[in-house]
Amino acid sequence: MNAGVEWAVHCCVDLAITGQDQAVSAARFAARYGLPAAYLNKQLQALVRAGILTSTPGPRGGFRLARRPSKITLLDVIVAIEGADDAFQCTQILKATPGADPSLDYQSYCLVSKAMRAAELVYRRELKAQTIAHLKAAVERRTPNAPTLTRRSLTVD
Amino acid sequence: MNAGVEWAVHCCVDLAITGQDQAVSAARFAARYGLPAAYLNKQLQALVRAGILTSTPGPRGGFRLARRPSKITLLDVIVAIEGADDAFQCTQILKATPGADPSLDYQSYCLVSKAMRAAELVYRRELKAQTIAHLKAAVERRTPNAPTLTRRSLTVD
DNA sequence: GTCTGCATACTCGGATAAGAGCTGTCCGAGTAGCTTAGG
DNA sequence: CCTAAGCTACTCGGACAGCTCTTATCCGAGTATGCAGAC
Repeated sequence: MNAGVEWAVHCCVDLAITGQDQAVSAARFAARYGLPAAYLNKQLQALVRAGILTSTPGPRGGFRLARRPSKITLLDVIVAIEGADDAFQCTQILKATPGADPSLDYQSYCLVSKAMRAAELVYRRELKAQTIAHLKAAVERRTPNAPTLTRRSLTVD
Repeated sequence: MNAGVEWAVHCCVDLAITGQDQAVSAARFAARYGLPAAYLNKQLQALVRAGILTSTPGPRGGFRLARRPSKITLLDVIVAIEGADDAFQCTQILKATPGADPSLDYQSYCLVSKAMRAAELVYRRELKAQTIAHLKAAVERRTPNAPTLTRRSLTVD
């Protein structure tokens, strides 16, 4: 899995904490986490294309959440970075076997593919149940002063 | 995910069907599925190293299951091909943030990492519950003549 | 007929290239805010 | 003092290389089989 997923999730949680008043630039995030700014910017662009963030150019520009944190799931972020394709790709190798029906869609018929998809389904269900709002709340509960530190390192005033 | 995973699972199911009397060579599997023989052989080697298959060189040689099909899970096969590492790799970027505790293990402390691991856990649990024996039984139940066709294309007599 | 030695063909196994995708970098288009000159 | 034009600096956004990993291929070591010859 891309390293960008980890970065993107952390940035989303941070944006949920800093709020909508100010935008946070990729450079500021990069400084906070010690990451390559241009590459991080590339990852955040993917989130903009996916409709998770909005971007503002120019001074005092940067990124904001495009919708409420409770409406952004971990799966949304992963799909935005990695694409919507399943990890397991059924190439329908059964089609080449003797006695196979060429007109059959083995992507849904093959029992191996079915088992793999079942596993990915529960995986995605778990990720879909976890939102940025949940993560933010869990952080606030466990480390009460973390939001203050986050705002201090990402916002200007 | 590697394409070899799909190949390997199918080969294991086939070996469960053909039984332990005969070994099946990589070339025979490759012919059955229309795959590059040498590369498929490489994947099956990984299964041998993982203790899932045993290999026999020479004429009438090939691969056999190293243990009963009910003792081989889908997760075993995937780990053998892809490695045991989790898909999501926590790089502990929180360690670079102001106010972080350098002595803390953020791989287990970070809530983002925790959520991702929780999702992978249910994924692996699902794959661990599915064995080669289950797949073989499901195939026999749904397509009763499939085992005969499989034996005909993989065994010599 | 039976046994033994040998040549043969077949198998896995590891070492060696080609390609794709992730990672990282650089520069241009556009905008907000500050500066400065004029009224 | 107030206004407005221009300039500067900062932002995203997309285009351009480097590198790792997957994919693919080739050749060598080793073994069971079948054959030929001797007993």
